[in-house]
Formats: sequence, structure tokens, C-alpha cells
Amino acid sequence: MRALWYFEEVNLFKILCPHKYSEYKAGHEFNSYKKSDYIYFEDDAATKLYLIDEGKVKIGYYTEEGEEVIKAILTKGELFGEKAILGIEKRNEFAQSIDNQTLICPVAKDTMHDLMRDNASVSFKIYKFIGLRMKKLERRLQLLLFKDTKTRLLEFFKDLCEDYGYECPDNGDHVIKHPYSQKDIATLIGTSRQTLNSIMNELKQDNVIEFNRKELRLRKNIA
Amino acid sequence: MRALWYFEEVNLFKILCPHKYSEYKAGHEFNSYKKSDYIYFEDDAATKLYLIDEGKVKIGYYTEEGEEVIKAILTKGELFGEKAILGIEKRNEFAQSIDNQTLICPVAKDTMHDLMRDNASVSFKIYKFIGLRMKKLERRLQLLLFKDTKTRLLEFFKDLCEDYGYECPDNGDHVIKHPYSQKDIATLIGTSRQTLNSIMNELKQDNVIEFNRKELRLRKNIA
DNA sequence: GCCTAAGTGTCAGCTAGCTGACATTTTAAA
DNA sequence: TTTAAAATGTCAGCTAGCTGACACTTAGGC
Repeated sequence: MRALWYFEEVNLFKILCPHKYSEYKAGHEFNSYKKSDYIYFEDDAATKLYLIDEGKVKIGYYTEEGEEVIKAILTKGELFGEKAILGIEKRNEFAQSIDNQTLICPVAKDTMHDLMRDNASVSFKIYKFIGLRMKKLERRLQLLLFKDTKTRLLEFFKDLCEDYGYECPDNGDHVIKHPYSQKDIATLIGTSRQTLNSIMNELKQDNVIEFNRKELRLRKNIA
Repeated sequence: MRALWYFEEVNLFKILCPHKYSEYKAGHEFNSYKKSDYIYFEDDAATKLYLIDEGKVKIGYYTEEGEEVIKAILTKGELFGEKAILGIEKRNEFAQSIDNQTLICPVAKDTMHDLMRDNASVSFKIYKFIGLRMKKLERRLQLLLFKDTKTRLLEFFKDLCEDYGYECPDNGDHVIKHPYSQKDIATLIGTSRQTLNSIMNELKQDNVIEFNRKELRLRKNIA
């Protein structure tokens, strides 16, 4: 998916950050967050969207039982809070910095609407971004409806690979340095931590993947 | 959800159909479909979105095994194929008329983009519509991830109620005349037909719902 | 009006994946 | 450096929900 953007020589951040547009530049600032700082909370008013210039941001929410559920971890160049431009007034998730040096460029939804109206290229990019989000959501839903845990996990790894992966020059493995714990992955693909762990070790056994706490490798033939 | 539109005295169809806009009116026509006619197929180019003026439309796709999977059944006033405006070029589902007198107003995605640029109210409505779609998708995903089949079914019924329900004047039950078979519902909520059937009969037993092939009733206290 | 296909109801196995319980390893805060 | 908390690994039950099989009912095309 991301490959598409590169193909079109587009980077969301470059295109969208209002610093690029002189008329919006004045008074526009980057925000800086330390580890564990919240960018917004559940139920906050959704007035802005955000671009990550540096660092990592965790998106998630809490269940009725107070348990944290992770929705995604985003990094440099990625955009979040975009539902603000879709007329959704309240956050139903929180956004939290998980790096000590997170730099974020906020864009008011009205500014964004103006940008989109005035600039067909911007609006096209945003449409496309939202279309992609939707497509991914639908795909996840279908996996959950029809595929077993192992398949879902493999699909998740392929997605991770597109976002974080690079090819190991030595042997063609795909190396993925990602920020997700096994618990995170388990909730993302809809299984228990224990089941996830045993499947991962089974896949390691079968030489399909290799992993430790820092990185994940998909063996050459796969993905 | 739908209540929101009414509250704002907005009807998607009224707002969006290009017949309302003189400059787009010329040459614009309604299409008529008989039962089982396809409006579009999987893999067709996605160049238009559609508004239903009359009749019912089934949205779905086929699995690798050739089995039909239903995504939704839409009726008068509802919009589909909207992913065309989000820069998605190919349909990944089909749309098929299931009434003998289905009338549909097609809108080219470029026309829609023009409309949206020229008219803030239209673009706002479309944004909101897409935001709602996304919210619903996310909610479905969460139900699937964390709730058991019975809960998912009850939630599905509540949604149905918002779309098709009206209050029975006699006893306050919510009466829902919907077009879904048990098989459809089962795949929509991610369970087997058999399990669904037994849960429905259990709920009937417990006097939570009442149903036959034509309609569904949610007893007063519920939903 | 008949007949076939689709929809509905029910049951007896079976199994993927959950739960709880515990050990070990790693991380990061004090 | 110490130590508590988080992350990972493993296992033995257990159960929600799946599968296949079959009977019955209804709808709609001919």
C-alpha cells in the first residue's frame, strides 16, 4: 500500500503540512511530546488532525473493564486523527506519545477543509488516504470473519512488512523492526496472547519466521 | 445513526442527486433495474456512485470457493459505490438489484468532486456520510474482536432497528421488516447459520425477540 | 397449481482457541 | 544496582461455536 505513495512520489507529510503553504504558515507550530504524554484523550473534541514529524504515537482505547486496547502504533510521516475532517466530533480513542522526542504538526480541521477546497491535489491525496483506511478496515473484518488465527497472523505480518520492513541484503529475508508486543498483536488480530505466542513459536519452528523482542524476520519464500 | 440525518433535516438523496443542480441536470438519467440485474460487478472500474430512488440493492462478493457473501442490503434513499470518490479504482464487491423495479440515480465521481468543491454543504454531508461508514465498520470490528455471538446478534438487531424499525403502536415493540435471511445475518455477524438459528430461537424463548420469515420484533424493554 | 430450490429448525460430535496458572526473561524506574 | 513490572513461554483443562446430516416449511418460477 505504502509503495503506492512512493510510486506517485508523494509523501503525505510533505504534501499536507501547512508549513508548506505560506498563507497558513503564520502562527503554525509543531508540538513536542515526551514519552507517555497524551496528544488527545477519548471523548475529547475532535478539532484537528495530526502529522507525525518525529517519534511514535500509540492509538488505542479502554474497554469497560479498564483494559487498554491498542489500535495502532504510528511513526514518522504518518497521519492520525483524520476522522475530525469527516465530521466526527468526539474522539473515540486516545493518542499517546511513546517516544521521548515526538514532534507533531497539528492541522485544524477547518484549515484542512480550506486546503482541500483550494487545492485539488491535496483533496485527492486525502480522499485516497481515507479510501485506503477503509479498504484496510474492510480487509481486517473479512479476515476476522473467515480466516483462522494463523492466517490472520501471517496477513498481519505482511502488513507490518509493508510498513516497517526492509529486505536483508544477506539472505533476502524481510526484516521488520516494529514496536508491537505480543499482547498488542494478539488483540489486533483477535486472539489471546497465549495462542498467539504458541503460533509464533510454531512458525519459528517451521522456519517461516524468526523473531526476538526487537525484530521479526519473514523468511525469504514467504510474504 | 440515521436519526441524525433526520434531525438535521437532511436527506442524502435530496441533497445529492444531481437533478437538483441545473448545471448538472442535462443528460442525467435514472437507471432502471429488474430483479437480479447487476449494477456493477467485482473488478469493474469504479467511476460512479449511486443513489437508490426506489427498490433494493444487494452488495456482496464471492469467496474463493465461489460462495456469495453479503455485505449489505440497501433501500430507498441510501447511497452506495461511494468508494469511487475515495480514489479507489476497482470495485471489490458487486451490486445487484433484488427488486423488480429498482430505480437508481448514478453520479460520476468527477461530477461529485465538482459538486463537493462548489458546495460546502454537499461536501460536508459526504464527509459525514463517510465518517459514519467508518465508525460503523470500526464498531463491527470491535464487536467481532471482543463480544460473543449473542451480543453481536443483539447489536446487529439494534442496527437493523435504526434502519428498518418502527414502534408498534399497540405494545411498544420495535417491528422490523428487513430483507435478510438467517444465512445473511450469520455471515454478517461472523457465525454459522446453525448457531445463529439456535440463538434466535433461544431469544424467542426468553421473550427478547419474536420473529418469522417476514419480520422481526424486539420486545419493548430491549434496544 | 406443482415442484424445486431456498430458507428454517435441530442435533450429535468435534476442535480451535480460550482461560487460568505458573515459570522465566527482559526492561526500566527508583 | 536493585527491584518491580512488563513481556514471553508453556501447559492442562474447558467450552463456544463449527461441521455435517437430516427433516420440515415456504416461496416463486414454470
